[in-house]
Amino acid sequence: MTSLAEENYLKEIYKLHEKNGAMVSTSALAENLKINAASVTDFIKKMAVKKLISYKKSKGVTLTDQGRTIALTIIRRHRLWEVWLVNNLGFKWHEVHEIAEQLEHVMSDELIEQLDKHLGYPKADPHGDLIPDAKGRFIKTSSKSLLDCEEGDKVKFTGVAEHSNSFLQYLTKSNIKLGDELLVESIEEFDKSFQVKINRKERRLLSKEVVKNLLVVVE
Amino acid sequence: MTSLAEENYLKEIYKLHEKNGAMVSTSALAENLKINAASVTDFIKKMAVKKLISYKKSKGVTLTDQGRTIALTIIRRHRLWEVWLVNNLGFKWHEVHEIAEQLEHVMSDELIEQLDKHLGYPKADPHGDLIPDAKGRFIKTSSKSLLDCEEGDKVKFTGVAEHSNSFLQYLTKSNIKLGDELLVESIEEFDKSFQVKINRKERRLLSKEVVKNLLVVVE
DNA sequence: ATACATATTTAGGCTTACCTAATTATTTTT
DNA sequence: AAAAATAATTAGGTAAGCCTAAATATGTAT
Repeated sequence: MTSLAEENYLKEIYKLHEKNGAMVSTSALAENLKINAASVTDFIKKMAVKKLISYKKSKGVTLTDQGRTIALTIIRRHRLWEVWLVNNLGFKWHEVHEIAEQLEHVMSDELIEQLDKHLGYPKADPHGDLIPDAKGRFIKTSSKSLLDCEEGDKVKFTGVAEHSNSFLQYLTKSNIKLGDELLVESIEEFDKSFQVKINRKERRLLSKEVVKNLLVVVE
Repeated sequence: MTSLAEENYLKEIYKLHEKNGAMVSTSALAENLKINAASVTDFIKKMAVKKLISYKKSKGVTLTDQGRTIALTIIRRHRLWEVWLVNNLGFKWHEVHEIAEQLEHVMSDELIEQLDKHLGYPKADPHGDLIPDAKGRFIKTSSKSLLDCEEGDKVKFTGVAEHSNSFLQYLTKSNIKLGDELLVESIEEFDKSFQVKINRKERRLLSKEVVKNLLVVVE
């Protein structure tokens, strides 16, 4: 049985590993979980005993197969709930994270499978993040940052690399939504800002900071 | 801020008060929450300090207005989730309690109001228990036990007074559902068993134990 | 290679929510 | 009303998860 705290650690270790690769440091975990580093050291030692992670003293941690499976289960639950909150309850994409953080810890495999079915087996959550299946497998996709595109590229906006409220609300305000077609009209060499045409209609200037966090697939 | 443990105590105190009236004893709470009586004494003292309950040493506890409001909020959440689980996810009425026990602690007023709206503002849960509104108010109804009916009475089955899996599954097996019309054809004086006609079709013999736990309204 | 800065761990504590065993109150039976 | 039974409380403890302060590693710059 994994506790709420363990679930949160596993999820965060998974995320940090995805982002930075290799071992996850005590301080990174502490910062992201908003828990004191000393407490983290303490806790990961116990998790290592339970074989949820493997821990190299002063080096960091990695997930064991068992730990990864649990982490993916939590991520699956979280993303399914987010889909439900947005599609069925009418929440906005920037409003669902905190609620899903709670719902993801509800323990019932049957519930999650029924929810998945009810939602029509969605492949991604409202931010474009992929939803692992019940066995923890992802479908593969080939999205990349819009920043890696060139002038003339025509792509589809499929996800965000930054989940902050302010970024999500900026996109909403700018009327940029998942699924939109983006045509890179020009790139300003000086500041890497992008001039894009959205859905063949509106033209918009996006800063490098914004462009970096838009994930796209080539059409 | 009320903790998960406090929410469970408040809910249980509310339920026991509904059932037995007056003060709720330490032992009743201990038994129903499956917590040692000594721990209960300890905990209710702290809850009394927080003004969630009023506590008379060795006598028992009652809810304060604040405590009752919170208890009703939890009960509201629980019952709304049960409606969702049955109506939208396809669970059976005997399968939803444990899941709702977890979902009821998810903290977001906005979530519950959206859920209520999504469900079409239901008045009762799948067992016929009334759902308090956001302010903790119930609509009034005049249901009574079928045991208090007489031969010739025609009533509607609107709720159960017993929520055990075995009772709920017995009713399912006997094809007796909320909303059914029950006609009391005869009552056996010796054992108070009832011969009833269901929806003007099937005739069935119900033991006193069953009859006692069927809640009905006179049509 | 040494000194400094940063990251990590160790040691000692705290709070919440539980427990058991012993004691004291209350209720029931005789 | 006293004895016996039951219920409630007190006292002392535990585990999970957190904390701060101090000690020790590790990494970086000179």
